[in-house]
Amino acid sequence: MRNIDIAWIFYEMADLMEIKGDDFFKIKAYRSAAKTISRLNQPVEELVRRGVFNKIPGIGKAINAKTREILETGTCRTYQELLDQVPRGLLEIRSLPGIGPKKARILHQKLGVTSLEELEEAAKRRLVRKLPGISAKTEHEIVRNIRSLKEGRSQVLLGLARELAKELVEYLENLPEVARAEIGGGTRRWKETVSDVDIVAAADDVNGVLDAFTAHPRVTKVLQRDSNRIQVNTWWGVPVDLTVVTVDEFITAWHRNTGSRKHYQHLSLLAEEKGFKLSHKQLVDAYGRELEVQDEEDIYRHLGLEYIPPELREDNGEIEAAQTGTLPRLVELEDIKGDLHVHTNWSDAAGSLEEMVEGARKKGYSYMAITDHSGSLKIANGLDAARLKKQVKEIEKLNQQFDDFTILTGVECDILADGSLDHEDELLAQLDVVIASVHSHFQQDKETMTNRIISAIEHEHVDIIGHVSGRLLGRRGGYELDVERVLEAAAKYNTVMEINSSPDRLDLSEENTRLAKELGVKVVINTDAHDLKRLNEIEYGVAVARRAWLTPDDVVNTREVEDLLKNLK
DNA sequence: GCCGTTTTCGGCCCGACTGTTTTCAGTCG
Repeated sequence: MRNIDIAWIFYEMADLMEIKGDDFFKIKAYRSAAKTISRLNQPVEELVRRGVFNKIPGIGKAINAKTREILETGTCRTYQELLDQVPRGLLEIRSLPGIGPKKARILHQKLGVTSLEELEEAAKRRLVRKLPGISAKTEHEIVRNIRSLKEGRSQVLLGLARELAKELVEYLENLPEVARAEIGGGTRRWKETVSDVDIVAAADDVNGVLDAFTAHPRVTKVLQRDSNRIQVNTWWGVPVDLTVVTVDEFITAWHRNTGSRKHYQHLSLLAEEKGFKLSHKQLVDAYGRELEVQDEEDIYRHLGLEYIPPELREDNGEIEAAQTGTLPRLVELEDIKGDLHVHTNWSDAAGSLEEMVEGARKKGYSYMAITDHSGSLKIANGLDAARLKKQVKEIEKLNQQFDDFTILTGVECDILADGSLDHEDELLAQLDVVIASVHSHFQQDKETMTNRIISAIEHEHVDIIGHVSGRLLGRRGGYELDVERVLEAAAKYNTVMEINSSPDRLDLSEENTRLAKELGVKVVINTDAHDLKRLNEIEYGVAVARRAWLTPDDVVNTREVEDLLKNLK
């Protein structure tokens, strides 16, 4: 059991107990334990073995015992009992906007619905509006939300897709009959969401590999099996598509599998114009000779092109640029010198100041900004002026320990409803990095929200605008916002726009990042990490930047600290 | 459920909005 699997069970138990109507604080205890477990750096199994697991704050007798039970049996009795009492479908109903635990329970008790389908049916028969606290208007909303949920359900977030893909590829690589296995498709191109996970493997014994693959514990169902390809369903409902080819065909097959379809079609056309023929099996020249393909670079080289990295393969002009040798030198993970958006346990994160700094140093960064929440964000234990000043002092002290690393002082300051900031100007002026973000009043109209954010952009001490659209992928779209006006203002006032790397945000989106570059806006790639592990999510933000054709010069945190500070206000 | 050199019981939990309401419960970030 991985930590995330254990945490998942506790999260689900909390959700089930909530619908059941259990004690608020008990539910809270389960959620906090789940959160703690998901943020641990070491496997729970090892911590249990060393006898230190139950010493972790928030892990008491009961959760410790259940964790041990889960480690041994893969589940626990209380969890199974909860599942017997509360139909799992209610969790989906509960996830509809405006439906909380109480309404989910009433819907179940009064109408007997146990799934989204049954609820939709009941709503169509106008039974839902008869319930207390639910009007005809809400009933319509329910139907609308169920429909949009069903449409969105087919999309998988990149973070989940990559995690699953990496695990499966590693499994395949360890099979003796597999010579090579790689992630393909949109997951390899780092698309923000994908319809499935594509994997390509090279092996002679195709059937042996397909059999072994179906035996993997993450595989829940075989959807379709052909001679060299299998489609399965896995945990969390993510479909996976595995293609097995011979070693000789691997590169051409992997290249085609990676796509995108439009990129590949364009390349094939280009090949035809030269009299070549590109297929998933080989590349043949005008004389019918098979050209040597050792890696993907060879394919592009034979076609007279610069190598095109997977992130650019969308037929957005990359082939034309590769023909003329004008592809940009894309920003890379190694270019990033520091993270400018990091939280600590001073507000709502898991790690201490020292731990986060150590994590950043281990990543090879030369600086990091500590940017905890500001006071009005009560739920995140935001820092008021006094605590922020105290933190600044602490950082100054800690900074003296290092001569090769700089901790920058900072804040993620709330942009209040009227566009003003949550700290006094005088205090903001003393900080190295001021990020301004929206965390409240999401329902303002487009004009108000746009002006609100522009007020922050114009502010003399605001260096960066955090996660500008406010979207949470798969959960909520952003608020109403005129992004173009916002970016124009950012260009004018020299305010940097953040690419928030969190896989459920990716905000700036790829599209908005492109627009930012067009308008001459500088960008920073940040993690917004709330624990050590999530410092690694920087790769997702780098991927967004790459897909938007950004070079190191477009990204301020590719610079050394002195140069960086010159580029901030 | 977790926590505790003031407590082994009684705290833990914030503020705003929204919709359905005649005074507020439920939801959300």
